[in-house]
Amino acid sequence: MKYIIKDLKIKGITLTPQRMAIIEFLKNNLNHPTAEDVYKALEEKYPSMSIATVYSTLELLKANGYIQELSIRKRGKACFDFTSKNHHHFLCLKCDSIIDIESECINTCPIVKAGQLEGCKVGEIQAYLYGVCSGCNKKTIKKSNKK
Amino acid sequence: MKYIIKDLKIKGITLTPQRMAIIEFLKNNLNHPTAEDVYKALEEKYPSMSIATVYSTLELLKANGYIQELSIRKRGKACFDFTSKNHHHFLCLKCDSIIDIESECINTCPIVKAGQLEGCKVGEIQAYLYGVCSGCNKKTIKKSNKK
DNA sequence: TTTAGAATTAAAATGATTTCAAATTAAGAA
DNA sequence: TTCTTAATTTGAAATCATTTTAATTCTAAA
Ligand SMILES: [Mn+2]
Ligand SMILES: [Mn+2]
Ligand SMILES: [Zn+2]
Ligand SMILES: [Zn+2]
Repeated sequence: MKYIIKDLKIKGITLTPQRMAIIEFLKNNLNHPTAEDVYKALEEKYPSMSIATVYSTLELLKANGYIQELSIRKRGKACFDFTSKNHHHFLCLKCDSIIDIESECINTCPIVKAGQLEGCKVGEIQAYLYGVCSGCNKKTIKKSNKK
Repeated sequence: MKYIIKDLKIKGITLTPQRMAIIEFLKNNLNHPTAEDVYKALEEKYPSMSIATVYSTLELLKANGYIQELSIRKRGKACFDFTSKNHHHFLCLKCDSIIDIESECINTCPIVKAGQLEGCKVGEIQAYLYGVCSGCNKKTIKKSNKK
């Protein structure tokens, strides 16, 4: 899984400094960054980097199966997940944080696998849960106590 | 469920002709229309209707729990589902059609319900599957046979 | 070292959605 | 009814994320 660099070379994909930096950042930031997050994190170290490069590199990594793109935010920005393990996501509607959920329930769902979708090829599966995280819940309780 | 009109009146929400038309359209079009779909469908009958009204009405209906907004298209438009039954969705990446999947697997998933997400309040759940629908698969087979 | 193709850049363009201020309409009071 | 006020609608402009463009720079292979 960390052989992505070697892997990309084998595939004949040019490893530019920008691409290396973006991959390195994604490796160390598994908290579902947006394209803008990546751009801002790298702009001091690589002041000339363009947001267009970030988008095109994310697209490249996605197309080659190294990252997943999540559309969990209903209208906001897309975010990215540098991980191979299959998991779900929870979005806190108060603080906008995303929490990983490890679960196989979708992949093993008998109805999805069998009954419906005959003749369909299912590739990617994303499950998004929405609500209020424990941290935000605690804050709400504190506030209501004060009143 | 069809008492939405009465329901909205009770809530004190004004029932304008535009809102009535949009609700009526959504009722009869359960194929996950986008805001633009709604707008285009109504523009001959209501030539003065603005797309801003469509968006604001969809927002109103969503906020009051009558419709669901889906972000299944990774970058494209949002689409809407006038239904109360909990179900999943499949998006064909070739023809852009959306198929309903009836399944309870997410809601009953023990890991989601128990293990993780302690202290979190989970409201909405959306599961999105991506792939190629049976119709598009057949077309692909035909093409490869011709060669 | 040369060179051709690929990648990067900054800026402009795009597309979906939201905001805005002015005009219209709904609904309750008189 | 008519008046009044607040809510809604409208069309246009603004916003925001993402993509495209064309010029420049870089990469890698000869
Ligand atoms: Mn994740
Ligand atoms: Mn549906
Ligand atoms: Zn939170
Ligand atoms: Zn299809």
